[in-house]
Amino acid sequence: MATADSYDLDRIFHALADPTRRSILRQIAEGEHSISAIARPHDLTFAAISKHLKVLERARLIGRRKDGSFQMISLNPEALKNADRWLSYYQKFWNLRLEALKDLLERKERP
Amino acid sequence: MATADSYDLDRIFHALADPTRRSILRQIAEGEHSISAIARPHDLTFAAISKHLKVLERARLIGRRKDGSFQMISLNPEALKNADRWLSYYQKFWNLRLEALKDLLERKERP
DNA sequence: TATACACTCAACCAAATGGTTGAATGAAAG
DNA sequence: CTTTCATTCAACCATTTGGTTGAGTGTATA
Repeated sequence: MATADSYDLDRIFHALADPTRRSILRQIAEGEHSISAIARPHDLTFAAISKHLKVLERARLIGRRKDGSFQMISLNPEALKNADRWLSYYQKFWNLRLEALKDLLERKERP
Repeated sequence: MATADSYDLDRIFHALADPTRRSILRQIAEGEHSISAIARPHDLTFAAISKHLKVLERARLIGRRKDGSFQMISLNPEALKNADRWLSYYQKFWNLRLEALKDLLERKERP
């Protein structure tokens, strides 16, 4: 399984840093959507949505499939896994923090 | 425990989308560093590092403490936990994918 | 007290981002 | 074959980003 290089992470995290794009991901997590179906709930022009999809595609977060005059967009969770893998390095830190906090609270209750 | 709103996630993911900033986070994960210590291994001006730190601070990924003429920067892993919490929604998707792949491979081996 | 050190601020710059409009392309339906 | 629907492209625009330089502000130290 190939690990993401720094440039991949740049594109993945950049793609996730926009609320419209995160909203699109939630939408297609439920299943394939055409581009017009994706655009419908968003108050943006078609062209704007098209650009957002390109950003998501560049980060390999989505895939496309042609179906007649439609394009069906689907989630590609592999790329998200790369973001998760990067974050996992830091999990120990927030876990330590929480444990330290827990200790502190317990010490307060029975000193 | 307060959950991150959309605007928080914008700032967190944006902060993570830059290799210099991710490198700074790795550095201070090992312990507090002064700003000059952070700057040393990076081939950038002091002012540039100062700006990156401001981006990380805005995302609440780091904290500052004054120590004489130094400023000590430390990791604040809570914010990262918010990114992780957002991603966790998608974990089921990549897990499903991997299981489907595993199934496929196993079926190949013993058809 | 003068001088070095550790930064921050302001001004500037080029490139990228996120949006728009309007024209262009390509498939499907009348 | 014309029209309509689904989408992209090109041009444009304002704002943000990531960097620079050079001056300014504290805090130590000789």
